[in-house]
Amino acid sequence: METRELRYFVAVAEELHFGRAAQRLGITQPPLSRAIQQLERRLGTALLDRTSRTVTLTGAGAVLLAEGRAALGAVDAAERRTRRAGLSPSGAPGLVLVTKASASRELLAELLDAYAAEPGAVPVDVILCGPSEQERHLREGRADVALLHVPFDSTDGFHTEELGAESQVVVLPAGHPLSARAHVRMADITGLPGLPLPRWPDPDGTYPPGPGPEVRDHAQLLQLVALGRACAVSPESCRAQLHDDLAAVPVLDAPTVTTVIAWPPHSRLVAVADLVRTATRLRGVGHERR
Amino acid sequence: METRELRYFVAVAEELHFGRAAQRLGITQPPLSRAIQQLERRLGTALLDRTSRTVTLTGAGAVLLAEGRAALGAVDAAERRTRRAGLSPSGAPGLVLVTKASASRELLAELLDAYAAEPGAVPVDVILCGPSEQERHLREGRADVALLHVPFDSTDGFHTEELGAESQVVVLPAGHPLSARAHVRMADITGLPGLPLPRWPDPDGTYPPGPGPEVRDHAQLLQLVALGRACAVSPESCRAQLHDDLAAVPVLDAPTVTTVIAWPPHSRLVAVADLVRTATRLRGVGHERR
DNA sequence: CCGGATCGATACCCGGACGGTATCGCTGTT
DNA sequence: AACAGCGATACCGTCCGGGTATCGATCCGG
Repeated sequence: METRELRYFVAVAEELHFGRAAQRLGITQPPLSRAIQQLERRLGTALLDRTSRTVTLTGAGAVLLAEGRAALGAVDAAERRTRRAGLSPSGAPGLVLVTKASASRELLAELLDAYAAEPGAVPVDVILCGPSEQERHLREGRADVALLHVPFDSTDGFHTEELGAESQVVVLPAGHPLSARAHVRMADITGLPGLPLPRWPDPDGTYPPGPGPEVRDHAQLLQLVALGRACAVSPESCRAQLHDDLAAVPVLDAPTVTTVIAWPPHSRLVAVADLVRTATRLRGVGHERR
Repeated sequence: METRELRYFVAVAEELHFGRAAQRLGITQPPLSRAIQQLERRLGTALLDRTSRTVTLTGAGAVLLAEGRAALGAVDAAERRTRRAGLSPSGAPGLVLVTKASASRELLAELLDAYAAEPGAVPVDVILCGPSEQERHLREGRADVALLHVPFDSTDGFHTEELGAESQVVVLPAGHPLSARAHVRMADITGLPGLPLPRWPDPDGTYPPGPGPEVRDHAQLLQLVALGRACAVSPESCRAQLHDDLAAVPVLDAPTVTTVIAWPPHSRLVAVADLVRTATRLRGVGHERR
């Protein structure tokens, strides 16, 4: 199976419309129809049910859509990582680390400093992005290593090392009645009148239905809390980023957030191994301090 | 990047010889040379250093070899899983489960029975293979789910659920002096005169150097032990498979072996989810019994 | 030091695959 | 019933991938 065929199929499967898919692919509709037919013939199975009005996925088509997306991601990753490796002729390509914009600045700075002091350290570029984009960056080869936050992020398909755990706090407008409390429970803050929990985008960029404002990043979220339009449950390290118009109260029964360092399983880059080793050493130190 | 180019490159990178690679690919050498040149031009980086006598990988080439193998595996997996999904027009393709031939027969039988009793269960084919082949089966789409044994098998890149843990025993010829002991330690059995630990193949099929006979599967291993040519450290469940010409003695400080059920992260098959749910339910029951 | 062997690169040719235009046939709509 | 929307089919040109022949460089035996 060629990646071209896969790209074509994924486009049609996502659009469920040959014309639009062809437009998206920058070709015309007839070759696209033929390519899909040929793919079906070679796989020996129907992928799409098409009447002259509608196109729907068959069971096999749904499988190929899921698997094909993953496969295309892997091919793109191979290409990107190879390009990046080729840029530095020294054979020591710089690392790209991706993490949330809202992540603990302290941990990251500590890690980067410690790694930079290692013998054989290479330059590290940092990408900051919204939640649920890190995985994609890692999977598609735009990044070599990520700091993820379990259980918010999924570590599916990556190697991980746990770096630290922290409990969570609820972030409230400074004057809110609950802000005087020493601690609260989840039941105290779900369904607070006028202060719903926000909705985060799904990996595909759409928002689940429900009450609460849509947010893309942590800064937006804090803005909304300050405006009295939402409340937020966040790892306690976010306290460092709060102004005095916001208050944070520990939530006793919120799930513990674990920061992990994650990297793709095929990575043979020594720099990744070095960075992970540095991170796990820091973890030991950090634990003693806490 | 097209899969054809990737296959070509991987072949050359593995053979480090254009002629042999071309032969393996079923084409002649000139188009292969051109294809690699074109790939290098498009990626903007050299992948191979070639004199007219030798071919070696560049740094970027090594990256592309590792990443490209993974990507090709993902494409093959997509194709195989789609084919399999298409075979059963009911939309309920049978599951393929892969495990070691030496795995606990009891656990597997229990799992298959329990799953078969579920509503909506589909037929399950079982593949038994040697160690370190399961991963490949799962990664390349020949199987949907696997029973792996940590730390022998790697769970890199898969979803897993822990199913049970067991300690290990050393398997010895029945008459051996140590076989009378109630338990031993690793130090007692490494370097036993005439009874070395065997060597298992690496994932690429080659054997690490060192003393000890080469073995491919558990049956071979037990045969060698019975012949007095080796000893073996195995999970205690293997006792069920021992004849009276073999003795098993608990090893106090051998690593605990954990049986996990593993499946690829993109799997959206309900049957996989059902099977995993059945397995974790069984685990609960099993724990109570132990 | 020379001639042959080995191996990758180049030159050139051919066939097929891929993409484009025009058109058909079916279906749901007004 | 006429029309519009959509996928399939027919047909054609072009470019790309593969084949054969050959070159140029390097290593090796005598």
